[in-house]
Parts: sequence; structure tokens; C-alpha cells
Amino acid sequence: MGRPRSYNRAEIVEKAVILFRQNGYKAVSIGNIVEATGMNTASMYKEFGDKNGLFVEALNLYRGYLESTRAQLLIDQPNISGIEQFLKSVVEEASGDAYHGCLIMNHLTQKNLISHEAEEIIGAFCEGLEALLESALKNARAQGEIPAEKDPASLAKFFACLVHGFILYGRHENKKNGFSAVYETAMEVLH
Amino acid sequence: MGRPRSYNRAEIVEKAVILFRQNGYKAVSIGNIVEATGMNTASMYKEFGDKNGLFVEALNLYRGYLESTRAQLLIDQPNISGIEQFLKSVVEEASGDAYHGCLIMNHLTQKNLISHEAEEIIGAFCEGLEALLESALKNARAQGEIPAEKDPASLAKFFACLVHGFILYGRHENKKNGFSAVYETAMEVLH
DNA sequence: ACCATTTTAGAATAATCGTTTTATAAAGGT
DNA sequence: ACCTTTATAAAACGATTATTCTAAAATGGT
Repeated sequence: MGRPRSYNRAEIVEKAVILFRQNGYKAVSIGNIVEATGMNTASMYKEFGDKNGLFVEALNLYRGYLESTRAQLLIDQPNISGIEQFLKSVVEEASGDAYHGCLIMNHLTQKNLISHEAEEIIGAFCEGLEALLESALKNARAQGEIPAEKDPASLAKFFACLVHGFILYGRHENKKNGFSAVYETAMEVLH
Repeated sequence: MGRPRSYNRAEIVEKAVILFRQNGYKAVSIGNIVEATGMNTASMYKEFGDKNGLFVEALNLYRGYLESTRAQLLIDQPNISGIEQFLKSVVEEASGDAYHGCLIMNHLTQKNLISHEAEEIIGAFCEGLEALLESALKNARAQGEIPAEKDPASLAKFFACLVHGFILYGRHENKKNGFSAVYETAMEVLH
């Protein structure tokens, strides 16, 4: 009963992901989102509480997407092949023309401007990613894919740093040439 | 002649560097800077034109500082030792507790929010850095410090990406353990 | 047809933004 | 002492911010 809502909740959050990813939390106003979605301001606040509430939902939607696609590569193949596919996927996206980085990692540069809740989502996601990498590397070493003297934890942190690098470096223009050569170079640490 | 100014221009720009580095262009208001420096709003606009004018000055001051210290390491020693010192310097700073990244590279995540002029300073700085790395690597190869089959351009881009990664990853807390092991791991690509 | 319920459209609020203006204060030159 | 010059303090500007409020509209149940 009651007047039926004229908006689609999922669409709102998807649009929020796009906007927050492009411009960052601080630079996206509720007005921007209302304009982009056609949703009403009052409904917006009833549905998400406040701007941070919508941002947290956007972070979680984006996280879920990354986990079910990219991170899944590391779970399906917890070995060197999985790591290769994972990194290639990151590099490929970051090579795109209108690349806007990663909604989650972008906000590492704006930690002062977001809620504690949002900060924790970011921290947990990145720790989880590093744990997946380490797990795949441990398994790879157990299977003899990499030398026994290699340290999975250090390698995992190395690849995690590199992913952060791809995401930030990907914001440059004129990066296409030789961006995938960076991937090839990085993989040499496994020899 | 005329009333003497009560502010120190250089101090204003230094303060602007700190604030813009911590929170980013969009999130720092002229009011914040006026408050932090004690400078007058009118004098601020007479001196720098507008907010972007101050930001550009801040970028250039920060760039000059990086060039005369960190980048100079690559010029003084255009070889593997120079690269080692350069990267160690980046890692050491990024390991710090209240690390706020790099004023210049931070704003790669906020390209939509800054002027074309600022964007170009950022692009030019990062290209210059990569060129210095490549130059050092070419020289290192000529001197037999790295194998002849290595590609200086690819390696330079690899290290540039890694630096972007250190700067972004450095925003995490709980990173101290094993952050320098990432550096050791990365250097293995030169073997 | 009316009522309760929920959403809508859109105005209203108070704060803050970048920027400009107005009036005063402090100096040197004559 | 007065004039010119420049910087100051502080108010004023219009735009935008996040958020809330008011009133009308659209549904299902009775």
C-alpha cells in the first residue's frame, strides 16, 4: 500500500558508483546524483539515510563486483596462472581510454574526507586482496611453480603495491604503449 | 611605498602544499588556507589571482622540492645505485605514520576537478620522472650493471608504476611490516 | 467514495563555497 | 600635514552544499 516508488534502488547505487568513481566522494553532490538518476531528494534520504549511506552502498556494490569477477580468478586458480589472469585483467582495464581508477582505492587519497565506515571497507578490501594473492603464491610454491626460497607474503605485498600502481598510473594519458610490458617485467620477480 | 604586507608569500604556498596534499584541491577551501595562515582573503586573491593560481604555485613548489632532492639522486648517479637510493627514499617516506602521499600524484584521482594547467604540471612531472629512470637504466646497461637484453623503457615504466603504487599503498595503515621487502622484491627484475 | 500509507515534487534551511567590495590603516614622498 | 599607494579587516555576494519540510499525488484496503 502507499504510492509506489518510481525509482529502482539498484540503478541509483550503480549510478552512484560511476559518479563517486569519477570524481570522488567530496566532489559528488546529492544534487548531482538526483540529477543523474531523476530520483527525488527526499526519497534519496529516506532510502539511504545520508550521503555517506549511499557512498557505503556504492562501495559495497563495487566491492561485490570486483570480488565476483577479478578476485574470483585468484580463488578459481590459486596459482601462477590465476595471478597472471588477475594482473592482466587489472592492466587491461587500466589501459582503457577513459579510465577512472578503482572506486575503492581512489579514496585512499581522500581518507580524511570519508567516514570511518567507508575507510574500513577500503582497508578490509585491500587486505583481503593481498591475502588472496598470498594464498595463491603459497599454493604455487607448494606446487613448485616458483622457487622454494621465495616469500609468498613479500611477493603478495609486491603485487598488491603494483596493482595500486596500475590503478593510479592508469589515470595518465599516453600510457598505452608499453603498459603491458610493465606486467611482463613484474612477473620476472617470480623466476 | 604603501602599507607593508603582513604575510610571507613563501609561507603561504608552503601551507597550501600541506593542505592540498592532505585533502586534495576540491576539499581545501580558501577559508581553510586563510585560517591556517592568518592571511587576508583579499590579499590572497591579489597575490594568487584565484584558488587555482595558488594551487599551481603549490604544485610548482612541491615539484621543485622533489626535483632538487629525490630526482637529483637519479641525476647525480644515473645508474643502479641511483635507482636504489631513489626508490629507498620513496619507500621510506611512504612508510611514515601520517603519510599523505604525493601532492602531484594524489591529484591523478581528481583530474576532473583541477585546471588544465594543473593537469599538465602533473603529466609533465611524471613523464620527466620516467625519463630520468630510463636514462639511468640505459646508462646502467651500458656499464654492464644490468643484462644487455633488458629494455630500459619497460623497466623505467615498471619502476614508475611501482612508485605510483608506493604512494597510493602508503596511505594504508599497518603497512610498515614488509613494505621495504617490496622494494627488495622489485629490484629482482634487474637480474 | 474515503482512509491510511507511502512517495513525490519542490520549496526551504542553514552552512559553506569562491570571489568581490567597501572602508580603514599604514607606509613613503612631497 | 597631506597625498598617493598598497594592504588590511570584515562585510557582502551569489552559488552550491547537505539536509529537512510541506503539500500534493498515487496506491491498496475498507
